[in-house]
Amino acid sequence: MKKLKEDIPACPIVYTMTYLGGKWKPIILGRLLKGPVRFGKLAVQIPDISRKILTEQLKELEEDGLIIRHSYNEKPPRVEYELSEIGQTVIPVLLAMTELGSKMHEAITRHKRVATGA
Amino acid sequence: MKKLKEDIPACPIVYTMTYLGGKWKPIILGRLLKGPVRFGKLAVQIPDISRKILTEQLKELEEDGLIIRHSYNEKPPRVEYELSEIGQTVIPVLLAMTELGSKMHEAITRHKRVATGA
DNA sequence: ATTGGTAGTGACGTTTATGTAACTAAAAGC
DNA sequence: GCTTTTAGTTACATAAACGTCACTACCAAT
Repeated sequence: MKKLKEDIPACPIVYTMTYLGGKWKPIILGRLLKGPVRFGKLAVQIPDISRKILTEQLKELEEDGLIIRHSYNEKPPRVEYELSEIGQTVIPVLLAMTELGSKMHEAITRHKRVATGA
Repeated sequence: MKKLKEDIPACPIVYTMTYLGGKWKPIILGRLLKGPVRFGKLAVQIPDISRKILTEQLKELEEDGLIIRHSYNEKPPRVEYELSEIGQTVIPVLLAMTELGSKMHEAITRHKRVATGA
């Protein structure tokens, strides 16, 4: 999502969205909740993301200071990503979103049944 | 954001994003936290959204069952939007995002100062 | 008859986000 | 010296999201 960044906008929610917006960032961060993960492992755990996009998103998250990239000078290369201290502050949002996801799935399924008369 | 909808995906977070994704939905919902608001008032309170996009986003939120549209049969027209019961379940996410927005703004400002050596 | 106010819609164009396919480097194992 | 492995990059193409501008309908007041 395009950045507004420097100014905190009218609504801090929009500001948050500039960091978490997009299809993949929340799920990537979700994978890092339990500690450092290698690039290749992320790619496997999130099968529908292309490696190119994964690289890009990780780079943005790193530039935004939410994650830390550890590159070990080995061959073949080994690179690990982990939540930074700032990145830890997204955890409550991720948890709330997780909770919401489940509730919505249940509620909206019901809503649809009603709406369609099924 | 494009929908995955029917199946709850590997990560409920992604599922949540299909409902809250995009630049405007969270801020629109944020405006409805305190009760029903008219279309025109939303447009004024969120000055940077075009009325067309506002209409579209409201329609999607309504289709997703998150908000309710009340159209009073008056001339000139009066239309009000409010959070549905399902919509209320986003409140914790909005609050967590609000909190995060403030924390991030402060933290990332500091991060940037460090990163640029200023 | 013209203007003002409300909540839109439709055609069209731009920007942002995401995707695919082909390619690189450098060491290790055969 | 050919292949495998990892973490990428580059060029290119498509899809999704967002935007502008012009327009509608209806009634009331001027």
